[in-house]
Amino acid sequence: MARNVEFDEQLAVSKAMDVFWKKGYNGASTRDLTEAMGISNSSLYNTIGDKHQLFIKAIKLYTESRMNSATKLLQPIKSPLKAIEKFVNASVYAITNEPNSCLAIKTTFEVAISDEAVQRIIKADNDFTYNLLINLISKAIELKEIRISNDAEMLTDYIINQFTGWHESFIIHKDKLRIKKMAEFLIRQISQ
Amino acid sequence: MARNVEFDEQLAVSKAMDVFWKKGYNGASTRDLTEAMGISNSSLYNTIGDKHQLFIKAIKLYTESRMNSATKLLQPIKSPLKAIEKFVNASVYAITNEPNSCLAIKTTFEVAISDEAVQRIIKADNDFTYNLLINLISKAIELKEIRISNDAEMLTDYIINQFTGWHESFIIHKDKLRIKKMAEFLIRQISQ
DNA sequence: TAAAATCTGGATCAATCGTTCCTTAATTAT
DNA sequence: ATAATTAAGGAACGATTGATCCAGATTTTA
Repeated sequence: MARNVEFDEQLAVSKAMDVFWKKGYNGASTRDLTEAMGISNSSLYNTIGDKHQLFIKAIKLYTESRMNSATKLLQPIKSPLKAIEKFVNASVYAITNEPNSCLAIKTTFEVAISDEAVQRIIKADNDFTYNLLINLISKAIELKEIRISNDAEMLTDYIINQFTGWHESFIIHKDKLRIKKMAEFLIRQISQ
Repeated sequence: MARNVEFDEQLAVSKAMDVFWKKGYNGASTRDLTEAMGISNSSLYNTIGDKHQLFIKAIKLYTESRMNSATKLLQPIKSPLKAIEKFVNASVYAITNEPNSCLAIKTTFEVAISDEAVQRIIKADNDFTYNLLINLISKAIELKEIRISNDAEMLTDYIINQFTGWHESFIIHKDKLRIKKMAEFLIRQISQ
């Protein structure tokens, strides 16, 4: 009984995600966004909503696709410790090859501090990684692959929160080797 | 032969710093800034310059006062390892008590990626802390207070880059204990 | 094929943005 | 005291912001 939406919403949100990733939330204008998405203002407001709702969809897309990648990456690995190593090394690769750093981290520091809805999405992403990792670490402790500490919760926090600083270091120094050395040291520590 | 500047520039920049700290660079308008600074547009543009120049002065003030604090804090401590511990614990205190997180980190992720002048200031701040810490770590290695690694450069990077993730964790979870546990673990590791 | 529904492009909105300008106030050298 | 100079206050600038609206295009149902 009516006309259909012409554009692919998933694709359009993904284009918007790229703009937010590069320019930040406040740095991206609705004109930047609709131009990259290849749609008009009315299509944006009819189908997706306002700038904030678009941002929510963009960071959900970002975090959800990261969760899928992480799950797929670690699925086939038998040894929990090897899986943790793989996760750390995949993070190093992302940190040292992504030209615009990490959208989730940028969003945490620019938006999440003063925006509860955004903070919930960031927290959900963080909790997912936390659960993924604590599962591996608990098993590794059981199997005595990890002996450095029995406190799986602390160890999970400790490992997860390395990556943000490595991102910062790479932004400032653009030196892959520095990141790789820190990662090697971390792995050596938890493997000892 | 002329009228003098009435306002205290240092104080005004410090008020602007608070606004940038809370709202970010793009989130702070010149009206927000001049209102907080208690001056008019013309005073801002005559004496300090445009928004970007004000931001430069604000983050310089932030980083320079942090450098002074750190130097004063660690000056009286004899043992290099104890000084490192003090630095870590002071960072934990700041992370868990500062309502608006860290202006330098927020600036790194919001602005420094795409703004060279800002990036240089952030890098200078980072280099200062790096030099402060590598000095302590090198001495601690010499004195065999630190035995976990002889690579002072890597160890300095490794320690410095913990704090950013701890900030992120505190924004997301607002849980002081989690930060304290990670800090205790880090200190235990480098002291072992 | 006509009518109902809704999507699209783009003009347009008021509000706000960073910045400039103009008038007036203050200060100092002569 | 007067002239010269610069600061301050705030109105105002054009540009851009996020958002709305409307005319026309497209689709579906009857």
